[in-house]
Amino acid sequence: MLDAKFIRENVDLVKQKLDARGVTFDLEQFLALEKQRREMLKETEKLRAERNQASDNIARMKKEKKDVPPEVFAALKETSQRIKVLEEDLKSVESRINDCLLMIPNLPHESVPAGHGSDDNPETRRWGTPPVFSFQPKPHWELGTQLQILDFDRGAKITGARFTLYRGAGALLERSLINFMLDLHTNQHSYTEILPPFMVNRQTMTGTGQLPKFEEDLFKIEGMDYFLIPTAEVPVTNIHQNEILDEAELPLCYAAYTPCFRKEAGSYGQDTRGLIRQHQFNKVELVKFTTPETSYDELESLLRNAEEVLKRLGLHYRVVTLCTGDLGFSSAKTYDIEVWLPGQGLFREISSCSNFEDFQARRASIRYRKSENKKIEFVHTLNGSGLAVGRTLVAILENYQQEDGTIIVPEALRPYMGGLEKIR
RNA sequence: GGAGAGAUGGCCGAGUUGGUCGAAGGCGCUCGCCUGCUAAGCGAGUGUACGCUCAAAAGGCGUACCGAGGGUUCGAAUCCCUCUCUCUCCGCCA
Repeated sequence: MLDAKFIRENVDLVKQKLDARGVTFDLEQFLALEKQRREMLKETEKLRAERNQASDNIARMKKEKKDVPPEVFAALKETSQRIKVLEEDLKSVESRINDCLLMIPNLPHESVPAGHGSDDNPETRRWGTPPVFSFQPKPHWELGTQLQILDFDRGAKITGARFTLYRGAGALLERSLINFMLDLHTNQHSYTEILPPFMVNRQTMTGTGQLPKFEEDLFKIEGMDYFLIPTAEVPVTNIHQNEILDEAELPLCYAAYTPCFRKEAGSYGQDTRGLIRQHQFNKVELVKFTTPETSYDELESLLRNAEEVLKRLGLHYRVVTLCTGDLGFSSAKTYDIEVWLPGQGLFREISSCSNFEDFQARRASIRYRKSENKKIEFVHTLNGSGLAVGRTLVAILENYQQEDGTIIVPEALRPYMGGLEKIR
């Protein structure tokens, strides 16, 4: 959420930045409401001050055992009625303003390249080389089905479309990847491991920006105001909602494995084959809380931490910087890591690393006290996948496939798989 | 699910015949003094948000906030109702 005062004082800048996103937003209406709010607030506060003063007078008179004339009470009663009416009107204006603020996306950082969509995302770097095959590489759904480690039909039978059953070495590989990623980030990159609840309440979903705008993407629990998390970002970022942290403890770095649940509404017909777009998938997420001064450096290191997973697995990838038109709702800057999938002959997103600046912190009220002058400010929040586990498994199957349909297990994973060298 | 207790500032904790209560006291923190250093000790200070004022900062003024929402009242941390959460006991359960 943006600061109402900031919008008020930087209307042109905000307009221009939203424009770069390709978002049209009626700022005039917002500004009119803001103006109205301040006028009503002034009026209400003036009346309340009057009433408070008169009440103090009554208290004083009673203390001195003087009689209070009844007309004083009558007049005050009327003032109180007026205050009540004004308060109600004010509340309704405030809630309309808040509704507005919750629907305005974050402003892109100045370093974000201009563009309209994913075709305009510049490539930032590339690592490794694509594997060379002496045969036609297969997509992972064929490999997984032949090896009987992925069962799409039974997943669909048990639940429905976009659910998959992992079996044998497939289940083990998924579990090994989770452990490998968590170990890397906690031991080598000093993140603290978190295992959060997989369901959260409405306030938490609002804190990170999924609500109110994207409710149709979420699975809602029947009969309760709880939702299944679409990413660990949600519970982990909200760990510190309504808290004031000390600058000395920043940056706080957390790594969390969770399953993620997404309705994928509006993606009908896309990626219907294989593991790419599931309603339930596993992800290891990295989350940071930093000072505003360091957040962009921390974004770079978070991105490097995520890349390290792919390097150790020997998977070819590239990093792209999302342009203004492709940026997510809450993000000020985002890098995507895309892994090479030879079976499909394309790069596919496997991680998304973002700096939200104070956008989420303001929504969730996550602040810190500066060491220097004890002033309280919003923290910056960041997160990135480190990595999407299902898609990593896809990349391993497709990149490490052999002509006979078997899969070489990357060396880094073998200790996690009981020394298994090949899935056959 | 049944019965009871509770929720106050960064933390702990006082505060029910409703009235100068933003709230005692302590811890922590900041500054100063003292001390060879540290600790201890002494003194002073120390909430947040919003609005107005101010060129800006500082400051000043005002309003709100004692789990959340509503009610009673001229006036609510204090009385009433609803909800949420925490704790204790009982039941059920991996």
